[in-house]
Amino acid sequence: MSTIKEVAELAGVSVATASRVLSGYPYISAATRQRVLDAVKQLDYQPDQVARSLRRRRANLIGLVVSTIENVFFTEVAHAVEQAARPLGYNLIVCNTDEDPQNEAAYLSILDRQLVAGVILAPAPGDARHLERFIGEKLPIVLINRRLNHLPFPSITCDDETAAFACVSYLAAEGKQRIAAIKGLPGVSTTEERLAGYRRALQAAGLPCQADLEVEGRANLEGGYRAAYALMQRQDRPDALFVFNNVMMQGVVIALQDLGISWPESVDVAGFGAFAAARLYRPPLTVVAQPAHEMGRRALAMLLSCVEGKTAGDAEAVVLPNRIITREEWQHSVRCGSGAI
Amino acid sequence: MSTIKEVAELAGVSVATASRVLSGYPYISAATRQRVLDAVKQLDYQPDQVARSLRRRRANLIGLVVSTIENVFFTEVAHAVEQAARPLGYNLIVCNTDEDPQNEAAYLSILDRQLVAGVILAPAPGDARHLERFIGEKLPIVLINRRLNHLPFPSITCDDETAAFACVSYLAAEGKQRIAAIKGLPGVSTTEERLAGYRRALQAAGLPCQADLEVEGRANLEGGYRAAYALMQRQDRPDALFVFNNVMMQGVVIALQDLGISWPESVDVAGFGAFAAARLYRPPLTVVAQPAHEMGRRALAMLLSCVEGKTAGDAEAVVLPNRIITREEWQHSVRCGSGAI
DNA sequence: AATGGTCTTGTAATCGTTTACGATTTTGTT
DNA sequence: AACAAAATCGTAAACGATTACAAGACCATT
Repeated sequence: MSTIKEVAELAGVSVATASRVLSGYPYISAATRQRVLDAVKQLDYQPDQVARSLRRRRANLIGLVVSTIENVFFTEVAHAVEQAARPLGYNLIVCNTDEDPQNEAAYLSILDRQLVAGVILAPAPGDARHLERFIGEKLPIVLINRRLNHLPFPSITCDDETAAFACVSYLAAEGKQRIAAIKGLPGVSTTEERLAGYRRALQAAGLPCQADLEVEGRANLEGGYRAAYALMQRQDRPDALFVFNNVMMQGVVIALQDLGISWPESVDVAGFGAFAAARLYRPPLTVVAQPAHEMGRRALAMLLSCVEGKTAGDAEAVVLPNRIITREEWQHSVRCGSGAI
Repeated sequence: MSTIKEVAELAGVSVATASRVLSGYPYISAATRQRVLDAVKQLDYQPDQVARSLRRRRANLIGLVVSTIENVFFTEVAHAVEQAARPLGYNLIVCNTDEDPQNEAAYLSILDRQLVAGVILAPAPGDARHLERFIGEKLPIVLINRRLNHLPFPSITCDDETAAFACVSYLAAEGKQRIAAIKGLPGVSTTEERLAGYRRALQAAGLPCQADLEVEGRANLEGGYRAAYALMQRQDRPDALFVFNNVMMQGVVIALQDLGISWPESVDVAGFGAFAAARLYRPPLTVVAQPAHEMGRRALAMLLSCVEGKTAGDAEAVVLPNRIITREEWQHSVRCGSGAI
């Protein structure tokens, strides 16, 4: 691994001049520039990113802090961010908080010290005070998927209220009367919005909001499984389930399969789900598929505009529409055969 | 963000002494040590990792280069590596090559320049010559999931030959006669081993190996879908499918659902699959679940022993057993209810 | 006292890069 | 020809940490 000093020696110039050629400084004679570039090629020189970071006080790294790395939604976000970042010369550090604000605080301070250019953050629930020190600071943060109510970070989210309204309205239009909600983690904006959409849809359909039909599931496979299992064992069991989260959705479906309960007749299910997994549900279910790739791309673009200081820092909040695939649309795609994938 | 210089000034010592206190150098008087530690606490000093990396020529970073970030197998590996690395003070950079050796070469050289302590690599298929320059070099590399035949890197893989043999033997024991193979990417060790196990099982069962029953699927959902769809449209269609990859497995199941073909009667399916998704298949299927978490942990341990120079570099190749869950075991777990998750 | 060893601490070089500052040369204008 | 402005390039100081080397203090042994 050769250094800029060797390049400078080979080209017969000072390291300063060599550095200037590489960084596109204009006042360099054509002959000098050529000699430096030749030396670079001959030595296969590539700048040391660590030394550059030390001097510039900034690295070509983007941090992506997710709350659950095994959730396919965040994997898709990571993929999208990485694909968009690579051609721009940025690399990605993915960190996983497991929904724990303490891990989140630790990771952010590590990333800050590691001098990443910026962070895309899916915040953990609960106490977010540790984020206050980053407001308006040199480390830009863009929130993804979840918003934080009182902290003015830019954010990319989805219109989950509308999507939840549409899902629950679909269930109501099917004649379902007792539509239960299997809620996500309390204390995060997505859960609150989905809950608001659920309640608004019930009201619009003239159905009562019943507290006993709202249950909280831990946002993992087992949480969805247990919540659905318990709900369906009740005497006065619901005739529809609205599920807040793609991982829980799988658990719910497995629970119904285990219980031998068929849908949509005995009970219908709708909710947030991962597109690929939703293809497996038979009969199909109405699901909300979040535009993970687009969210990732938009978050990166927003972050880089902060990094390059183009924005006035007015904490833009972008809200994207969700994609809703109803059972009927799934069935149509099945009829079309292999083109559906 | 305070520096060691400020700590030294506040404590009334030189930066060298302050640094020595922090790095556990023994010959420091108790009084001096205490003053430095007090200053550290008072200023909330945390060392600058970039400067430390520059000087030490090594960072507290591990690179994980995966071939498909959206494959849940690699997500689980990433989770395991990260969980194991965090308490040891290492962080993880995840990069995604999309099965392209050129991307792989680019990322490795970036990581090398970024001064990661080591890399865990799931190599892309095809030309691996760009890896030769890392053999025995200062950047340790541990392979995961796939081996490279002629390059002596340490590796963590699974006994896929045995697992494939077991799966196909299961299908044969059910009386299936025309067992097709939906193969993975050519040119990777996993595909070759799974193919060898498939063929050995056919021979052991007294069945012929037929070239027209071995088809190649691109290792994604659509690849599995198309391969199964095409196979099942043949006049002389197979009565069983052995699938090489968890993502293709989902595509296969979706294709059978779309075609209205029931299993295990009309056709039975077995193969490599993700544990969580496999819970959704009804009726259940016999699947091989790779021990992704253990593989990640072992790979990290192996990598760190290289980093810390404890191993003589004799390129250990660890082969772990796979976990095979037969249809009967799934059905038993269903009978046990919610305990199954 | 003189010698030698062990503690304790500071000075300064170093990692590879960027960049402020200044010196020198070239070009343009009157 | 004189002068200003622009172009070109080198010197050296950063960035924040680690560490080789050396020097002084302290102690024990002769």
